[in-house]
Formats: sequence, C-alpha cells, structure tokens
Amino acid sequence: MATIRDVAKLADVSTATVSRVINRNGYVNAETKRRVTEAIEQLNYVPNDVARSLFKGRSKMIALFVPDITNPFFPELARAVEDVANQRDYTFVLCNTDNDPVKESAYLNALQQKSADGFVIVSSSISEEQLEEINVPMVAVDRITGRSISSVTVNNYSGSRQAVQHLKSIGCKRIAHISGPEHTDNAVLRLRGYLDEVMYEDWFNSNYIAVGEYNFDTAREAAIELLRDCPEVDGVFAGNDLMGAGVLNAAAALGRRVPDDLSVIGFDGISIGKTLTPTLTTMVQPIYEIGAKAADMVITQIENGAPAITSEELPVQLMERQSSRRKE
Amino acid sequence: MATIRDVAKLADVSTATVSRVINRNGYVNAETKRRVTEAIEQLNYVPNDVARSLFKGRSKMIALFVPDITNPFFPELARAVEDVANQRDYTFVLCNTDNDPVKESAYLNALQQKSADGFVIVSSSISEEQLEEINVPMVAVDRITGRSISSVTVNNYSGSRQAVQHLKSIGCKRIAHISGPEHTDNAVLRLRGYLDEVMYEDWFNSNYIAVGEYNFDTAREAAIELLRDCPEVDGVFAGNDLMGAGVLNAAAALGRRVPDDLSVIGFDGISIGKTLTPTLTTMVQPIYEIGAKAADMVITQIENGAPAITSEELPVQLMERQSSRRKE
DNA sequence: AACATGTGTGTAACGGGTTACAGATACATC
DNA sequence: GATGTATCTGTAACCCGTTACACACATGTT
Repeated sequence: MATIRDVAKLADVSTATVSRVINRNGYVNAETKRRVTEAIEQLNYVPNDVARSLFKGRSKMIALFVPDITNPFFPELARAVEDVANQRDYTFVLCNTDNDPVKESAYLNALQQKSADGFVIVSSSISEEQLEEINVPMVAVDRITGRSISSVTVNNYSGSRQAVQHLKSIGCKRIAHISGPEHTDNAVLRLRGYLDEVMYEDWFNSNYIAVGEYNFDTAREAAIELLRDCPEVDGVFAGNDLMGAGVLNAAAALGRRVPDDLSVIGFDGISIGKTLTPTLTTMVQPIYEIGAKAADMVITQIENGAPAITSEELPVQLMERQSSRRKE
Repeated sequence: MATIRDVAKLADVSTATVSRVINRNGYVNAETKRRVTEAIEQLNYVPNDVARSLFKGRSKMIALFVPDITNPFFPELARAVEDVANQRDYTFVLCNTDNDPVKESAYLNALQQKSADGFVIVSSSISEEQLEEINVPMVAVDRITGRSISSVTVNNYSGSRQAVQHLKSIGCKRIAHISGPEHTDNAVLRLRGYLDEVMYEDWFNSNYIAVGEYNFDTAREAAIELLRDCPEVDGVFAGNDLMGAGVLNAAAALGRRVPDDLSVIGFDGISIGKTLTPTLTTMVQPIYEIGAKAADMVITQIENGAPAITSEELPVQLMERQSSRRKE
C-alpha cells in the first residue's frame, strides 16, 4: 500500500503539502495541487486511518451497546445507528452486553483503547461512576440510565395508558398486564401507566399483574398461569411485542380465541407482530428514528462538542391489528 | 491518559523495558518487572491500541458482512461471530450490505484503511476480482460466493430433500415450493433438492413452484396466488422460515387450516418459528455454530496464516412442530 | 585466557499520518 | 523604501507503542 511519502516523492513535494491537499486546509498552489492529485490517483493512495487516529486521538468510530441483538427490537435500532454512522462517515461497532455490567465495562475499556469517539447505549445497569469515566459523548436509548446522560426514548407511561385505554374502548372489562423486568425503567413506566389506568376500577385486583422478562418464553409461562387463574380476563396488555407473541401462544394453548374471547395488545411495533396469527395490535415505537436520532446526537456532540444533557421523547402510536377487536 | 513513557519514567526504566513487561517477551529482571507492574497499576495505564495497530499493521478487529441485520437469521449469526471474536480478543464490526456491491466495496475499503484483520461475509454478489484485492483472511458463510474463498454452509440440497420427504412421509400428495431469490446459491440448491424429490411424481407440475425474496411479504403474496390457483396443494415447502411465516399467514387469510388441510415446512430454524400459531415445522440450521466456526476459521487464519481454502458443510435437522402433521 | 552463550537494559528508528513553525516570495499600503 | 499581509512550501516534531541493535555483565566451555 502506498504511503503519503510515496505520493510526496512522486509529486515532488513534501508530505506536508500532500496532507494539505488531502485535507483541504492551508494554502496550496493550484498547479501543485494538480500534481499531487495526479500522484494520488496514480498510486491509488488512500490515507491510513490508523495513523490518522493515532495523531488525532479520534477514530471516527461509534459503538452501540445492546443487551442482545437476538431480540428483534434491536436489529432495527442497530440498523438506524449504522446507517447514520455511515452517512456521516463513521465506522459502526455493535456490542452485546447481555445486560452484564462486567461485559459492559470490558467493552467500554476495549473501545476506549481504540479511541472510539462515542457511544449509544441501551443499558439498565451502567453506574453513574462509570459514566463519569467516559469522556466521550454518550447517549442512552430505550432506557434511561441516569440523569447525567442524554437520552432518546418514547413516552412509555402515556403509551402504556393509551394501550390500556384502547382495550377499554373496545369493551374489555378485565384487563391484565404481563410486565417486563422490574429493573428496567421502561417496564416500570409501562406498569405504572397500566396501574394508573386500572387501579381505581372496581374490578381491578393485583392478580392481574404478572412479571416476566422481555422475551417469548417467560411471557408465555406467565400468561398461561394468569389466564388459567383468572378466566374472566378479557384483555391483556403485554410489556412488549415479544411478550405479546407469548400471550397469543398461551391463549392458543388454552383454547382461548383471540380476539373473540380475549384481546391482546403489545408494545414496540417490531415486525414479527405482522407475521403472527392473529396479527398483533401494538403501540408502535418509531424504532428507526430513535436510533437515528441518538446516533445523530452522538456524532453532533463529537464534532461540535455540545455538552448539554438533552432528553428527547418521541411519540408512540396505536396500531390496530387482528388481536384486538370491539366486543359485540 | 497515561502513556508508556509515563510508566517508564515512574519505574525508572526505558519504554522498551515496559513494553517487554507488557508483552512478556525478551528478558526482564524479576525486580524490574515488579517495579514496572507497580507503575502500571499506579498510573492505571492501558496500552493504546491505535498505536499498536499502526506499528503492527494489524488491528485485532474482524468484520461481519450481512445483507440485512433486520432479517432474523442474521442476528444469531452475528451473535456467534461476536462471541468468538471477543473470546479471542478481537473487536467485532457489523456491516449491512443490503446485497449492494457498491456498499460492499465501500465497507471493504473503509475497513482495510482501519487495518481490519479479517472478514466473515454473507454475500451473493462479491466478485472474484474483489476477492483478489483483499489480502486478509475471509470466509463466506450461508452462501458460497466463489471457489477462491473458504466457506461454512449447510447442506442445502439434502436438507431440502429431507424437508420434502418429511411432507411426503406424513401423507402430502401435492407439494409446492415457494423458493428464495434465484441469484442466491442456497435458494437454487433448495429448489434443486425439491425438484429432484418431486420431478418424477406423476402429480408434479411447474405451477407448484413460486419464487419470492427471503422475506415475509413476498412469500405471503406468492403463497396466496399459488394456493388460490392450485387448491389441491396439501403441502408447502417454504424457502426459509420467514417465508414459511408468510405461507402460514396466507393460509389463514384463505381459510386453509394448518396442518389439517395444509402442511407447511420452513428452513433455518430461527426463533420466530416457535412464536407462530401454529408453530412452524422446519429444517434447523446450526446457525450459531456456523457463525462460530466461520469466525474461528478467520481468526485462526489471521494468527497462523493457514491459507488453504476449506469448505465446511454442517448438517441440518428436521424439527417437527405444529404446522405439519400426519394425514389420517 | 579466549570465546560462546544467556541475561538484562537502553537508544533510536519505525509505522504513517498531521501540523507548528519558519522561511520565501509576491503584492499592496503608506 | 519600509512595512504589512497573503500565499506557498518544507522541516521536523509529534502521536504512542514496538523492536532491531548495541552494549554490559555473568556464567560456562575448552
């Protein structure tokens, strides 16, 4: 591979001049510039990013931390972050943290050594101290980790109320909630939204709440138990779409017809909702925009160094599909 | 951040000695080593990866190219590659190529500039010439791109025959195939397996073959048309699970009961198969192992420089679920 | 005594860019 | 004619590790 020195020699100038041509800064005579450009062309020269990074202390690289890319919510998010990164000429690195603080900080260290310029993270576990140690821009997404970090989220609380309101509006009289994990702030917010919507209903009772992880299996288990214990339940608000799929499966296993006997609504708007039978009614998050917005914020901060902590909250939207229908 | 020079000064040795301690090579007196280690500890020193990369021309970084991470087959693959990369102390970079040769080579260039050490790629489009240009280890996965590159795949042909045999064995008399895209070698192999299994059946007719993309929507469309035109079809082999989901959805839309009227089998074994109603019978690929194996091959090649081109073919396995059942 | 081998450490060049600084020239201004 | 300013270019230091090479000393060999 050709180096800047090869180019300099061929164009009969110093490396400084070549560098000036490449980076379009400082004065360069038009004729000189032509010669340099030609030499670059001829040698097929491309500047070495590593050398550049070393000098600048920056790498044009941002990383996304997600709990597990295997969860279909995250690929779409990743896609957005990657697209924006590319658009703005950054390299994109994906890291699965498994919600494990040890893995998280291992990644953080490894990437700092590589001069990563910024991070977009989905994390429930990162500590304020760790945040202090990072001296590059960082934006939290989907979940808020602490108040000393910028974030892009949706209004989980009001989205959750909307979801329950939808079930009420189609005539559900007994609405249960299969909640996500208690240590995750968005699950707590959704639970709170549900509670504030049903707490004062005379039919409400705490058996209508079950807790699972944000996945299919635990939700299915929880739903089977709940629906067996409370056969009067005619509406379920699932903590997210994956859990909604679990509820649909549980309903089928118990012979409960959806939406005739039971309406189900999820949260997220991931694409598997459309593949299910019946298709899943859900509160759609603008997942791609969330990721794009977060990536944009990080890169803008990298380049302009705007340090203010900002919190964006995007809207969710009801998407009615087959799993919920007005009762006769 | 502390540099090796700071450590050298504090321990009162040269940077060479510090480097020798860090890398455990060359001779270092035990007492000296102790002092250096202490200084490293005290300063919280971590070697700068970028400087290291610059000197060595290697970055301890591998990349995975996938058509689209949003397709649920790939996250699992990505997960495997990432895990192995981490285990062996490599950084993992994910790239979505959208099957676009332009994006592919843009990524290839960008990553070469960053001294990426190796690539795992899923691609139908990369050319032999491009392969020539890459002078780092590279392994193709899922699809074979050319004969000048190592690969890890499954036996698509025999897996496909097994799938059709399964439908026959449960009593299907008219078996259709919704095939994946014609420019993708694994789709072609699966189609060939299907053909070799049904071609000489007296019922066979070419209307039983439809072509789509490897996604839900096109398969759904294709299946609706096919099932409407050929109501006698009682078994469908879908090109992959996502397409299988499309077929199930189409069947539901047409009021065909699965598995009573129609049995459906997919290919891949991705997790959404379990979330569908009915759950989807499929030929399970060892996706994680494929990714792990490929990552392992790449890294081993990076470190030992074994240049021989090898092709691994892993087995697929029938997983019977609710979408297929023996006819009475 | 002469030489080989093993141990221990430092100096300095190197990888491939970037840029502060200095020097040179051209032109404008007073 | 002196001074100022814009244009153009090169030298060399710098980013931060790694390692070839040189040198010193200890021990073993013949």
